[in-house]
Amino acid sequence: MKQRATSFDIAYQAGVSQSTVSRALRNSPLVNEETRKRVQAIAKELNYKVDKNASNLRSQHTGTLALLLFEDPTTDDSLINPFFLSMLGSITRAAARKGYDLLVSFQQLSDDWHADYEDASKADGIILLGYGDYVDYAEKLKKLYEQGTHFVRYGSVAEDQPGVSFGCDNFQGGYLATQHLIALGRKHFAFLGDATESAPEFWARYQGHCKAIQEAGLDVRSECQISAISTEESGFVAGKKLLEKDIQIDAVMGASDMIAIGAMRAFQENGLKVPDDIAVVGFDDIPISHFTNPPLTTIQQNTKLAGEILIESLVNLIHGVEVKASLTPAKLIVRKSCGCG
Amino acid sequence: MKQRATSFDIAYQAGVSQSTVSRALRNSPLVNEETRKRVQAIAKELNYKVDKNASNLRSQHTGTLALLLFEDPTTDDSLINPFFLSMLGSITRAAARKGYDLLVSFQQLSDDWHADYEDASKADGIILLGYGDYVDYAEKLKKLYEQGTHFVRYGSVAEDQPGVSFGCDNFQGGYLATQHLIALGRKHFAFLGDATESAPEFWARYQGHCKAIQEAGLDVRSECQISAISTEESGFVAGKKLLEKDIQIDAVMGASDMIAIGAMRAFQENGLKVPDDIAVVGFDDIPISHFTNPPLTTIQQNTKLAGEILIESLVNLIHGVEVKASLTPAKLIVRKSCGCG
DNA sequence: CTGAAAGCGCTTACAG
DNA sequence: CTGAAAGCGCTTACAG
Repeated sequence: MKQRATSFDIAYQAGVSQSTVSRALRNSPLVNEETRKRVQAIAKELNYKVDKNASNLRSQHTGTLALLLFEDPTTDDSLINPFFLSMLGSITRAAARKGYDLLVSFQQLSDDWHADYEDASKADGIILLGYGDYVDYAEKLKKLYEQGTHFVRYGSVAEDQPGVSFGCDNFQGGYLATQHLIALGRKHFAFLGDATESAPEFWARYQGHCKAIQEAGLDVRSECQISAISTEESGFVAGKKLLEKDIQIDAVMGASDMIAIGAMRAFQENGLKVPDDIAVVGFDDIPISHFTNPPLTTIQQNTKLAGEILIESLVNLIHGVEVKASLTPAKLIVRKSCGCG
Repeated sequence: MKQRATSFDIAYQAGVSQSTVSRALRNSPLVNEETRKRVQAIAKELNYKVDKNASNLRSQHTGTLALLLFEDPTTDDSLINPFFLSMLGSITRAAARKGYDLLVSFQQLSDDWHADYEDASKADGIILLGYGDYVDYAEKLKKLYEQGTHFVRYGSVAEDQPGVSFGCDNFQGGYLATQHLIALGRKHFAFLGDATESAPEFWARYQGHCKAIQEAGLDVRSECQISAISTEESGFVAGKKLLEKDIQIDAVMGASDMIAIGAMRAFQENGLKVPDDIAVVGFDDIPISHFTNPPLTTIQQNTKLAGEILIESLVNLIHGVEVKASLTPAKLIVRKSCGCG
């Protein structure tokens, strides 16, 4: 392997000082047009690339952003929540467009991640992605915030959270989905998914769900909310539990697509027809929901927009620009699982 | 934001030299047990983290690996090939286990990526991931290799490729899938997917497919191989084209799951029943294939194993250990789209 | 517009 | 086992 060229090599060849090389390479207006061209030509010829470690060390910033992806502790080793994967894609793209590199790391909620990334000066800022808002998590957020770490997160958006949060309008999503069911004549609802403060996104979806039911003059039956985390298996189990209760149900909202898909399997295994006997809506619009049987009507989170907002806000934060939390709109995607399309 | 502590701060508090601090923190055997404990305690208290830029600059390695994900140029902006996403997950995990960070970057084949990552000393090595093996790509590989860059790639494994490649045993996969169709009594085959040298993975799958047909004493009909890239839409179009040919077909192999899924849609739209009228197999075992209607029988690429091998090999390469190309086995996953399961 | 010099925060010979 | 010193390759005041 050939030795890499340094700015001194270029300086020598160009007959200028190393400082001038450094300036020329970064298109400093201070440097003579002609000198700059000459220097850049030589740099290209020598296949020179600035040493990021050196430049970062000196200038005290890194040009990279860290994405910390928290996984639900119960998630099996091989399967990452498909929704995160799609966020990951859009975040990576948005970061690239802004000229930042992206360091990706999967974290277990239990890890002592504690600002490791920015502290280790590996990143200028951090993006936090992950369901839930466990007590533990909130505490760490606070610590991050107090340390002055630049970070944004995607998930639930609440008043009292430290730092800047973005998320889908979960309440609106739950409301829209349920309104859709109501418009199709459904009357007896169930909601599958945790509706507690440790799962604030699901909770907001549930609130929207309840509001739509109440507005329609129908009853919210608390026994029809059954806990589940965002996996197919958990949705399946919740679906079974619902059936065991033996109460009248003609429409089910899953707190996520994975839950809805699992529930559909439970219903179909029990001989129920979706949507004829029971309508099902999901939430997320993961790619799989196109292909389920029947295709799943769901609420889309605009991951592309979210990725862009996240990156843009984080970059602003890094540059000292103030940034406010915001919600991206939820959009109903009508397919077949509710009986209309 | 508080100023970060440096090794000098620790040295001062511990009453030792900065060199000793550096050694103690890295668990050097040279340093006294007691001194080490004291230094580490102080470091912890000060919430000290080594500055990676400084340590990397000095020691000339980075502790990070770069994953360059090449996208099919035709792929729409919002949808990343689900198979890559799953590789990404497993690679990230494997890298973390080895103590490396992962820098992720999506590349267009047209970009001048040209070793930017290692050259910019952002990474100790590079993982290349992406379908296809375009002429352009091969040339860049060669350049990387000549520069002494450490890299591994996942995809097709061929003799004449520069660098070390890993991949699924695509030939075996095509063979197994087709054997399965034959065992179920199918006799009239088609293959959907590019079978050219610019898509060597698909090509190998096609070869395996043909071999199984020939071994069964059946005919390979060249008009039954129809080009498609790995998207649902392309598979749909290829499926339509196949039907237009109006030749007898009772079994179709898609070169990838996305192609197979698109083809199923084409068949079903034309009133054909899958698997009764026409059996369909895919390749990849992406999560979606569980949920299609009918669920897709397919060939699984072991992404978890592949991610581990990729990382392990790259780390070995970085440490000067020789590494050989290898194939991970293909595994038939029987679901319903072939009429048995 | 350019150059000489300092220094970012570490690691690692070198000397003891 | 420990310390003083050099130096990784840049960027950036400072001086001209």
